[in-house]
Amino acid sequence: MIRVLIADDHDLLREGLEQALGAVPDIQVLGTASSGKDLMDRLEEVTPDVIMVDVDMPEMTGLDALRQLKDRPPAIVVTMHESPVVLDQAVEAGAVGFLSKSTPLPRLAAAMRAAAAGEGFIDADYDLTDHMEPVLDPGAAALTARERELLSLLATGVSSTHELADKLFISQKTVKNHLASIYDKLAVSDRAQAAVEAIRLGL
Amino acid sequence: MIRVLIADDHDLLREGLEQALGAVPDIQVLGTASSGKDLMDRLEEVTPDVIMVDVDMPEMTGLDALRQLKDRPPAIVVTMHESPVVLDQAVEAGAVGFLSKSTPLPRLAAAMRAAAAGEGFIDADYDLTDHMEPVLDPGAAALTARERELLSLLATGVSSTHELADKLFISQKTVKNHLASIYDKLAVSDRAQAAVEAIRLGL
DNA sequence: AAAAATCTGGTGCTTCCGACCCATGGAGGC
DNA sequence: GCCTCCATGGGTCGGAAGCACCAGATTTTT
Repeated sequence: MIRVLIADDHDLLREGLEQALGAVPDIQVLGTASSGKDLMDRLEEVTPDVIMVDVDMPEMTGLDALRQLKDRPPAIVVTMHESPVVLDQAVEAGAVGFLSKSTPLPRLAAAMRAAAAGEGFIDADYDLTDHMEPVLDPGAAALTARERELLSLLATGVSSTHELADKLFISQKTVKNHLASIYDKLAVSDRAQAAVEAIRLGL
Repeated sequence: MIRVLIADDHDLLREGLEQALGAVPDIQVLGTASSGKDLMDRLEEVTPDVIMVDVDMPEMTGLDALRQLKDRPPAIVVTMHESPVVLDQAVEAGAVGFLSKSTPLPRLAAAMRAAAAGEGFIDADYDLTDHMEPVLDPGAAALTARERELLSLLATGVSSTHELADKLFISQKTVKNHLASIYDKLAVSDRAQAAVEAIRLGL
């Protein structure tokens, strides 16, 4: 019997999955969490064999929670952002599995069994090649920490050089330099496109 | 017994919901669809009492499917975009119910019962007031057809005045005029912010 | 220890964008 | 008929953004 914990901010998905996974013979849902913080709290109370974590959650991202958690059960990251960039970030955050939300449920169950057995499970079902060429360029998507920070701000609507510089405590020129290298890496040419990409990549 | 059809592109949500709703005594899941087109096809085969439709789906948007369907069962729109603009569009597309994906499952069941009984059901649980003031401004979010068209392009990464003008077959000056009025209505000041808003609003 | 990458900042230049002014023709409401 | 809104287009102008190239300090990697 594999004991799992589910972290997703959408009640409909969470409650639905709880029910559906509970119907699988060798899987038992120990509990659920609706945010990264919530997940961390729950892991103090229960110790599941596997945790399923959504990337996009309020309060704290699923990936952020994984990064902060030491000595936690193997984690399977589930997201609607089917992008190699998010996959990279998930792996970097210590995930052993990566699945799209469009993955059929049996596949999730299989991933959980694999994770519980100490194996990895990366979903290769969805097609990453059609709209991801620029990002797939070797090393291209490797945004630095500062670049990600800036891009995240951009994705939340902070668009002017001035504001960005203020929030990051750096000069406007440095903002422009970071932006230029972001444009280069994401294969875009202005802030609007960069913001669209950033959101699409789930930042 | 209320017979429902579920349209959502995420297998995990769809299969989970199917299972969970099937466990509700007075609800029976007749079938599922994974896109707007799929939904239209399924409605040729079965005639549920209520349909649950996700907004964001590949191939064809849930709202587009609703607009094209004549003589269909009452529809409950479910989305992760908790915004009055999306709500407006859902109502305009003929939805009788509107729910966030963060809504608890019993509430979805209640909405389905209400819809089957010929009543409406608008979710008022989530907080629209904290980050939506500008858009809530009376009439402010009332983008015109052309403005929406332009904004959609912007949200897909078409950012330069030149490209926008080409794709819409209008002069660059008209593009700028439309943009200016979009900025006004969305309370933003440049394309990057407009793009972020557009995506957040689910365009 | 050496090399590479990152973060920080600079100059100069050109292009683009956003703000504000306006006008015309058509569709729809009163 | 009149008035408002919408879509289309024009012009100007200051400031912002993007581009190219450069460079020192620190960190990370090799």
